[in-house]
Amino acid sequence: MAKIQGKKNSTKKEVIIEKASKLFREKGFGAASMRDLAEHVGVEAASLYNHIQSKAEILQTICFKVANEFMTNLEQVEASNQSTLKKMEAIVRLHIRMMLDQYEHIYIADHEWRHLPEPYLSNFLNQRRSYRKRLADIIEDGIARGEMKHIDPYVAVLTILSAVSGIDSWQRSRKSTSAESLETNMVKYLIEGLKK
Amino acid sequence: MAKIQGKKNSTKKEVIIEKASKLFREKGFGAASMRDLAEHVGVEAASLYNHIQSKAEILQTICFKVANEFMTNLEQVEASNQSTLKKMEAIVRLHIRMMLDQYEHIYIADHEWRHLPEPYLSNFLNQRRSYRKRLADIIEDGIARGEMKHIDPYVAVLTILSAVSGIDSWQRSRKSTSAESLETNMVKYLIEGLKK
DNA sequence: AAAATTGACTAACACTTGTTAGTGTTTTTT
DNA sequence: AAAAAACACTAACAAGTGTTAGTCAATTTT
Repeated sequence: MAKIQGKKNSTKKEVIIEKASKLFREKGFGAASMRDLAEHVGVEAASLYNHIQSKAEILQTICFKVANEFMTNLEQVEASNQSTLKKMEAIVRLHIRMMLDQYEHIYIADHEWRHLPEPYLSNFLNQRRSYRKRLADIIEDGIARGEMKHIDPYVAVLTILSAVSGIDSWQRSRKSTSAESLETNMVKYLIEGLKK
Repeated sequence: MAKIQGKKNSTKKEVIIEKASKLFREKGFGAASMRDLAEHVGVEAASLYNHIQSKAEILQTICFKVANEFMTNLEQVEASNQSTLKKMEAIVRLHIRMMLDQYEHIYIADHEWRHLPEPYLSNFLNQRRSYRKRLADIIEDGIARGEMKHIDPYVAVLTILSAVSGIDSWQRSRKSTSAESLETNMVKYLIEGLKK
């Protein structure tokens, strides 16, 4: 069997996905070509197919990896014994951190999921809907307990998720704002805004 | 000279841009083809070039139309004699409304600007940076006057713009939330969160 | 009515797309 | 050392890309 290649402990498949992430983000899934990708990997286009099955498979891998990561975390938070405000804070912090240190993947899951082929597309959207619903439930719970101000839970979730997923567009122009400062300020704004 | 065609008082060029907006949003600029567009317009692909100069020109038209609209509004707000909080509220409301009733265009200006050819790309990004800077200045002013809580103005701007620009992804799954309710709740969250 | 312009059409261009087949070399397993 | 698996290569495919050229009918301007 073939083993590990490329730098570090990464399979060639992992290298491909890593390079593809960058490319998909820069050019968009549709505009990024396999020959383009191959060049960045340092191989001919046809050789990619010794490691992957299709261009779409790369997208699937990225999107569901991200989705699963968020889902797993949500389950942990739901099972924990914190106040609803602390729960939301934990979620917001995770989103910000993931956005900062692996925003290539997250950007793609956020913006390029349209190009997923069925049935993956439906599957992905279901997971997404479910995730949002469960976040809204947490906020609804928080309102019922009197911890949060009276606000439409869905609107709050939309606001939070959108705000966080927009970090990337900021990144480049504001490297001066440190990651810590960004997280602190964003949490302050988004969580304080929920408090009663 | 040729006149008005299509329904309403719209030039065929306007019809093309309208159809293209929808297509670009659904499939992405790269994945939407001119033959695809032509079919939606009800014409052969080559005939499109009697009205436009290139595929990229359509994107330019859309992006700069949106950018100018926001810029114009910002100038009016800046020139007005309102408190900084009211200024921000006016801006947020405009963003939400534009998002709700012409989100095809705004979505494209938000997500497909990467495909603009130079020098339009640089031009667009400059306008964008300038817009954000001026919003941050308003908030900075608000903090200095003691109207707003102490928060990094850039982070606040990022949060607000990202939150608002994410409305579209919500639209389809939550038509039940009326436009008014959405606006009310979002303003409540985003503006109250700024207050001291 | 004549002239000019508009705007649709067909055909074609040069090129890029994702992907498969087949071959040969290197590396791993037996 | 022999057998097997992994993997990079070249060549090619069918289909799709944006766009141009050239033609002709309809409409508008003179």
